[in-house]
Amino acid sequence: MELRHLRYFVAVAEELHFGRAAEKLHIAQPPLSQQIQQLEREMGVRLFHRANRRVTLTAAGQVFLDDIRRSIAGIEQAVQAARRADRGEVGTLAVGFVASATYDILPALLSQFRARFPEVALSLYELNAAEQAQALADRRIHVGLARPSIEDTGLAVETVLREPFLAALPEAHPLAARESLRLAELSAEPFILFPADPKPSYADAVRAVCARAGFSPRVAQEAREMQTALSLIAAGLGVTLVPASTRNLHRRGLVYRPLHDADAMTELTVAYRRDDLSPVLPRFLEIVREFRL
Amino acid sequence: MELRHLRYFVAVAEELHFGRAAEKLHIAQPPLSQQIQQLEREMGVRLFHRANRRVTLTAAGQVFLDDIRRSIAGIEQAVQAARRADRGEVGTLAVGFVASATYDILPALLSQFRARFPEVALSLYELNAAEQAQALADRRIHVGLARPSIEDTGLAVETVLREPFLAALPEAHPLAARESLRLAELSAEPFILFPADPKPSYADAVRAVCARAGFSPRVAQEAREMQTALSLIAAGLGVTLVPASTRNLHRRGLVYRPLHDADAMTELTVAYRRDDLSPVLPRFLEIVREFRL
DNA sequence: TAAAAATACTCCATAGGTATTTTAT
DNA sequence: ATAAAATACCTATGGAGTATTTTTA
Repeated sequence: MELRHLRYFVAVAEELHFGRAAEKLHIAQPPLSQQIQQLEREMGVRLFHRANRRVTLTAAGQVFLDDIRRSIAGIEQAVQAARRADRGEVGTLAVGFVASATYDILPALLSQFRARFPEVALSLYELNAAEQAQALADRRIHVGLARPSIEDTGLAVETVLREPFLAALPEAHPLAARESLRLAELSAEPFILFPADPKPSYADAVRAVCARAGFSPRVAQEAREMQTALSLIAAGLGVTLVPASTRNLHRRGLVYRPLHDADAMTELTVAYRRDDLSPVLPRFLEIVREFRL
Repeated sequence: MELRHLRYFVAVAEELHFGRAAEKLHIAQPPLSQQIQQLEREMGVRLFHRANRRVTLTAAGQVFLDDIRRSIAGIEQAVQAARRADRGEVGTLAVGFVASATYDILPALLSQFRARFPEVALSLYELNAAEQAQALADRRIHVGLARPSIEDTGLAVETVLREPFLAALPEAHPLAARESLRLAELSAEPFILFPADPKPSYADAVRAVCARAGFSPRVAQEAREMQTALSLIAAGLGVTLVPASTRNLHRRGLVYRPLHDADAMTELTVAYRRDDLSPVLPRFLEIVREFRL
């Protein structure tokens, strides 16, 4: 049995006339009769009454018609679904991101993606850079958004956003009175930093820019969460550097001040496996690149 | 696109190896590769990654596989359903019956049919013989169970059951004291009869057996419903003749007595259109004939 | 080097065409 | 007599076979 038989059956069932059905199918009438006979023989069931010079469906034919129409429609839909999946319009995408991406770019990025590809199911995981590298290797996530770029052959890394560092200061701090300041002016301040341990860490990036400004920050306190760090700073326990997009995170007793240092920049990067074949990935990267412009 | 393509696709998707899939399909590997390529070309979608010396499904292929498995199963089920319909095991059957069939044969017949063909939807209509004739002609019912046989070329009529008439008497009636009686003994009694009007009527059958016993029944009262008739008799207003199967219908103040008259018989018949092509009809008649034995 | 898919080509089975017959009104 | 499906027979497309090449681990 082939789809041909089923398509021909439906045509005859619709026309109830072999001649007209053949015409509609762009074939001659005899081969149509033959194919229907072949189908009936294979099924062991008469599908049409051919009596009284008129063709009618048998009870079995009626039942078969209903079912087969559905099946044929199902196949057509399956083809459409596969095409959509191929274009990356349906499917799943698992995204890892660091907390600092949460305050600005990530919500905008995801809402744009959702709007453009509503049939893609996004799975979101807050992971630090090291965890993202592992999750990418394990294929648990397709893309990772992290601040210190993940280094790995096999992974492609693109810059999403380059933004300046800001100094986060207690409102009561003397430097808070200034419009802007030089990073070196913070050299004597106690720093609230994040754990340096899971290897490519945000703390490393902060240390790097400080080093370029000629000092090594003195760590007064470590905080795992950005929220915690900001609370400590608002309480006057120290200062830190945050990406400019964190500016959206207002907190009483806390101010952000731009730095004169042109090279005090931080990069948010997107990483993905070079061998990732998910058709959704290029769609996501397209949108990421639009944000970079 | 033909079912062949889909079957081949499923085989390759299951084996993830063209050689083994071809073996399973009892064809050589090259034509299998060709058919899959042809399918991919027609769909405009890559279904398999053929890299790294191993075959894997693309995202689109994964989606397609799920859908197509369902569609193929749907076609197989459609064939099964058509075969069952052809054997009369699924479908619908509309049955007309007279009230007097209700007391004995009809429940047994229907429960037997239901047990044997649970997937046939039965539609039941209580209709008198004249209404059944019309309903058969209008194709509103497939079979009619009636007591006076319906006469009509185009209709086949078979006897379901030949049963004796019984006399239905008030308990207080002198003849009720007897074990049995001759029909002629009722010649002077007032009769409760049913309307003679819709032409082939039960009343006609009663008049006919009375005529053979040498008298014409005097009608004291007409009743449309058997139940009403029996109530009137129990109240002492008259007597009547009922089919033996009505014996199951007990009522205070009412007794049934057999008749000596060997020819005081009534027939329940089944009528159906000779040109009825419903595969369910023969299944129903089979069971009717089992009851006749 | 070996395993596996793709390509090249050959062949024949069969879908589809034309001509005709059968059937029923 | 006519309309419509079935049958008979022929043609040629394309599915499947064999042999070979390409590819990559």
